[in-house]
Order: sequence, then C-alpha cells, then structure tokens
Amino acid sequence: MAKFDAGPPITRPALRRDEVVSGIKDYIVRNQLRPGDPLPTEAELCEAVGASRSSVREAVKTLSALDIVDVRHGHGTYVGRMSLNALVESLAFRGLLTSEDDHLVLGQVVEIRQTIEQGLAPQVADGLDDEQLATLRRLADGMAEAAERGEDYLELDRQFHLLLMEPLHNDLIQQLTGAFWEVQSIVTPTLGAAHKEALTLTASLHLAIVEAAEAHDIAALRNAVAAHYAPIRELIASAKSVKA
Amino acid sequence: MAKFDAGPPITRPALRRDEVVSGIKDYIVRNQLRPGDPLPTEAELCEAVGASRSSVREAVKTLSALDIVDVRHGHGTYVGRMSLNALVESLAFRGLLTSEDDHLVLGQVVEIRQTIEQGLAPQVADGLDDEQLATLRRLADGMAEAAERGEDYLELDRQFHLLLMEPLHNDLIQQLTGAFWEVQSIVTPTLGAAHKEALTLTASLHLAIVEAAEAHDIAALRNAVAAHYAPIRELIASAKSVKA
DNA sequence: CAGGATTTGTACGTATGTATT
DNA sequence: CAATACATACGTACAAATCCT
Repeated sequence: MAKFDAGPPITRPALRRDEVVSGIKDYIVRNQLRPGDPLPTEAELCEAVGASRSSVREAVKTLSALDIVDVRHGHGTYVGRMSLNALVESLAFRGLLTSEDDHLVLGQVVEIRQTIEQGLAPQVADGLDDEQLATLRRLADGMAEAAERGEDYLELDRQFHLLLMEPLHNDLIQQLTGAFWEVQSIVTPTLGAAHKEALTLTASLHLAIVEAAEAHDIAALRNAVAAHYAPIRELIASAKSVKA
Repeated sequence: MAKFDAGPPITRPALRRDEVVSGIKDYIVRNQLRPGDPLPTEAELCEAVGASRSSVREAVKTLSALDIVDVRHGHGTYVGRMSLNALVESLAFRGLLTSEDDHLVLGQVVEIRQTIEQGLAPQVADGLDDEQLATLRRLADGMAEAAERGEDYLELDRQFHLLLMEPLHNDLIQQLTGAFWEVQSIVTPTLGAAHKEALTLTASLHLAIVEAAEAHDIAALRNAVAAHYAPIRELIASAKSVKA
C-alpha cells in the first residue's frame, strides 16, 4: 500500500477498445454523417483502426448502448439517433435497485417531472392552440373512460404529457419528458398495483390540467400540475413510512 | 447443428448478448447489490449464463457504457454508480454533430438549464443558507478575478450552478444540472473562443444571481437567471443567422 | 522487491444466423 | 433456391494490469 509511484507520467493505458470508440466517433464527425448513414463494416473498421474484431465489436457495443451507432444483424452498422434511451436504461435500473428500501429515485423523478411542467407553465398556457387543447381533452376523457372500465391508460398518459410540452418546440425537452415518463412507468409498479379509484382520480386531475390550459391561467395550471402529482407523491411517502 | 430442437417449437431471435445483459441485471437485483459491490468474474459469468466469453464481454461493455457495471482491468467487475455519464456522452456527441450547421442541441440544452433554474427559483431563493450564499458570492468573485486576468473559470461556474441546486436535496436534479452543464461546456467551444469582455460580463451576471438569492427575491432571481443565459443565447442566435 | 496467482484486455480462427440480391 | 455480404457466437491463446505472498 505504501508504494506511491509518482515517477512515471500518468499516461493512460490507452485501451485498444477506447481508441476504436474515439476512432469511430471521429469518423462520423469528419464525414459529417447523419443518423441512418451507413458505417464501414467491421472488417473495414478493423483495417482502418488497426484493431482486431474483438476490440472493434466491443467498441461498437459501447457506442450502440449510447445509441450513437445502430447495428442491424446481417445488414450493417449505421449512425444512431442518439436518443435518450441510455438515460432511461440507467435511471430505470437505478430506480429498480432502490425500490426495495425506499423509493428514492422514483420520488426524485416525480419531482423533476413536476418541476419541469410547472416551470414551463407560462409557455404551455399560452402556447397551446385550439387543436392541441382539443386533443388534450380527448385524451383526458379517454383516461376517465378507461378508468371507468377498470383499465389503465399508460399510452394515453404518455401522449398527454408529451403533447403538453409540444408548444415549446424543443426536441430535447420532449425527449426528456418521454424519458422521465418511461422511467416512472417502469419503476412505479414496485409500489403495487393501482386501484380503480386512484385511476379515476388521476384521470380527473388530467382534465383539471386541460381546463386550466384552456383558460390560459398560468397559476391555475401550476396548481393543477401540482395536484396531478400529489397522489403518486403520497404513495411514495406512505411506502417509505411503512418500511420505517 | 439441427439437433437441438426438442424443446421450444419457436426458435428465439433473442440474441445471446442481450440474454447475458438481462442475466447480469437480474443477478444484481436478486442479490440486492449496491454500487461498488463485486460481480462474478467473466469466467464465472460464462458458466452461470452458459455463454462464451466474447458474448459476456460484449454484454458487460454494454452495461459498462450505461455505468451499470464498472470494469477494472486486472481487478474485477463491480456494480457501477449508474451516473448520468451516458446522457452526457450521447447528448454531447449529438451537439457536436449538429454544431456545424445550426447549434440546435446547444440551444436546447441552454433552454433546459434556464427552465430548470428558473422553475426552481422559489425553492432556491428561500432554501439557501448563509454559508451557501457566502460560497456562491466567493465563486462569483473568483469568476470576476479570473476574467480580469483573461482566464476562463469553467470549474468555478460548474460549482456555482451545482451549489445553486443544493437546497433541493434532490440528487437527480443535481446530477442533471451537472450533466447539462458538461454537455454545454463540451459543445460551446464550437461557437468560437470567448472574449475577455464576455467573461467579465458573465461573471457579473453570476454576482447578480447571488444578490437576488441573498434578498430572497424570487422574481429578481428568475430575472437574474434569464439575464445570465442571455449572452450565450445571443451567441447561438447570431451563429445561426450567419449561416443563413 | 520479486514472482506467482487472478482477472480483465486483445487477437485470431472458425462456424452459424440473417438479410439482400 | 443459390450466392453474397454481414453480423453473431464460440473457443483458444497470449498480453497486460492488479493483488498478494
């Protein structure tokens, strides 16, 4: 333990795989490639970077996990869409890991979602056009009907929250909204199954959001959003206290 | 090798690697492992999942990219910290790709950062204690001094924005703040080098944020945050118009 | 400090599954 | 259906890093 060899410079071991990762990234930027554009085959990449197939494959798998490249079996390798899928994977797994004890990550995700939607209330309240408002109402009505039948309405809920962010014309916010929604929908089941009353209540809270938006009432919209997240927050809090 | 067809009538298109990925994830949750806990060696994983070392390694590399596992050469494989590093990698690369044309992603990142900081202004304004406020002022002063010397102050800026979010006691928001900051700091240089005047101006805008926070004035804080992001937004806008 | 044991990293060869022509 | 091009998977051997005796 007492050997603190400060002598040699701290040059990185420079793993072959990491060099290949950088090489592929460089290739994409140098050639101005866009999502969907084809990349050289594995064999060509080996030749170009001077590495074995093993190293190239591992590098490609790393980039594939980040959605920087997209590999299609028997077809080829292409530039990926760089979605936020990696964020979802990582966060969802973190959420599942901590769900047994407290539901720490789930609570944090809910808080972020609420923060973003409340923070953007001004742009949302006067950015939604009539058609979007009509669609929102239709979605909220659909939730209520599904709840009445005792069914859940995951997809309706997802579309609702995505549409709410549409007036911002910011792809990144849209994708973040979708990512957090997905994380929540993956982790929430660890809290237990939803009751029919909870479904009905949540559906009505979505309708309240629509009505606030229709009135272009920013403060009301903020309150409606907060009310919408209240039930899930209580669920999380009660799960915590049960454990203690 | 058509002598394996005694079992399932439908042959799965399931890739070996993906099975290993799920297997490792399951192993972690089943054994309630926490970040830093050791995982079986590659050889043991091969035995456990019944896959070759190549497949196991590629699976591990996928999980490694998401920071779900952490591999140390010559030492072993451990449960990772599930940081938002994957988000940074993916977004930063996307930003670099689109930087040549417009600076679309950069603009979106800036907008998100501003949205979050403005949206959380209430909690920030009355959540910061005196010590935190003092530290913020010290950081802002440090920026001004650095600017005077013509130096940049990346690390001070990062600490400033992280500290600003500290009163929320929400790890995820902290990490998101750090992640977006990092993406911006990676992509911004494509706009060109910063002038000394810009550095001085931005430093003073940070000081304005501190003063608004000290006064616990929510509206002033929101305005100060907006003003803080105004210069970079103008830079991005002017870069766009130049191209057009 | 040396050297062996353990573990991950790299390379190569071969066979198989998959999609296009 | 055949041929071709490509990714996938397995197995083995050796190199490099880390730890421990």
